[in-house]
Amino acid sequence: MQQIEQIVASLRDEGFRITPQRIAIVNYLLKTEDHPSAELIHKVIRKRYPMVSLSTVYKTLDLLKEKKLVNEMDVEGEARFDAHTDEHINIVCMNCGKIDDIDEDSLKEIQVKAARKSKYLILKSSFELSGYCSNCKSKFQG
Amino acid sequence: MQQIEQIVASLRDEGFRITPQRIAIVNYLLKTEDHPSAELIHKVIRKRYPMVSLSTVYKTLDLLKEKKLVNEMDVEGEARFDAHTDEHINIVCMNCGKIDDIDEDSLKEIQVKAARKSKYLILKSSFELSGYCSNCKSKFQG
DNA sequence: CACTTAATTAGGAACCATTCCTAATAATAT
DNA sequence: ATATTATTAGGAATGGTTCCTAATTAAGTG
Repeated sequence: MQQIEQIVASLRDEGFRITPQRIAIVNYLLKTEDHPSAELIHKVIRKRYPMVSLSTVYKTLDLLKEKKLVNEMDVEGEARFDAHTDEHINIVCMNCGKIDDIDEDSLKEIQVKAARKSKYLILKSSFELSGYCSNCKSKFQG
Repeated sequence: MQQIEQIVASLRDEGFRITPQRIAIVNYLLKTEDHPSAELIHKVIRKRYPMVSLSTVYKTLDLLKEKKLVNEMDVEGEARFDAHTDEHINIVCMNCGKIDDIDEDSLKEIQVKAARKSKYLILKSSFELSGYCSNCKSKFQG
């Protein structure tokens, strides 16, 4: 997990401006256990900074994605964001929408194997499972 | 790989009507090596059946997804469909858009491990890599 | 500190894949 | 052949995301 200071410093080093909007968004992403959508990020940030626009949230997320400081995943046509950028599995509850992270060492190996077999230069990976979480699954098993 | 006759029979058994639109869409998905979008499917089907509507394509795809006869994946906010429903890795070229399938036995194991760790009941999985294919990667390596 | 300038932002319009709606059509059972 | 009811065509509506532009402001300079 990166620290806010490191991220700010590296952005500044690359010539990006450090704005309160950017700091607020990065801070929220670093602290939350959720995998929030752009809209949720916007809603949360607005409580403290009511002037922040949704388009700024999207722009900031684009920047952070490009710098590999956040991952983007897709849940039912909506993008969700995660500052946990190590390779891991995202597991989504199809009932309550919760998303858990699962660390799994073998993902790296699989990626290497896939690169070899396919001859692709691999730049991004996404491992996603979905189903019902322990709380919800009882409702669907009688 | 399923045969069209099996699919038609199983749909009929479950009380679904067999329409030319459904046959055409299933046939195309079974034959193509591509991972077409709904719009591409629509375009292709229309060459032979000009009356088929895009909403019918979407509805048929929903049905096929529900029956686990096709998989859906997401590429840059657009759904792509694949009649290859065994567990496999999809690898997407970020330059030319090509998608290759890679078989990888260990995916099953990973899924079992993830289910155990997370206590989720897992119903769907998606393993996606992206980067540049062998044709395109030279352009991005100087 | 005041000034400059160019990146960033707010706000809203535009976009576009997908879903929704409804009257017309056609697959199937009788 | 007829009746029933699932399915379809076509287009409108939806909603997440992107785009556009004038206003703002971070950061460099003297």
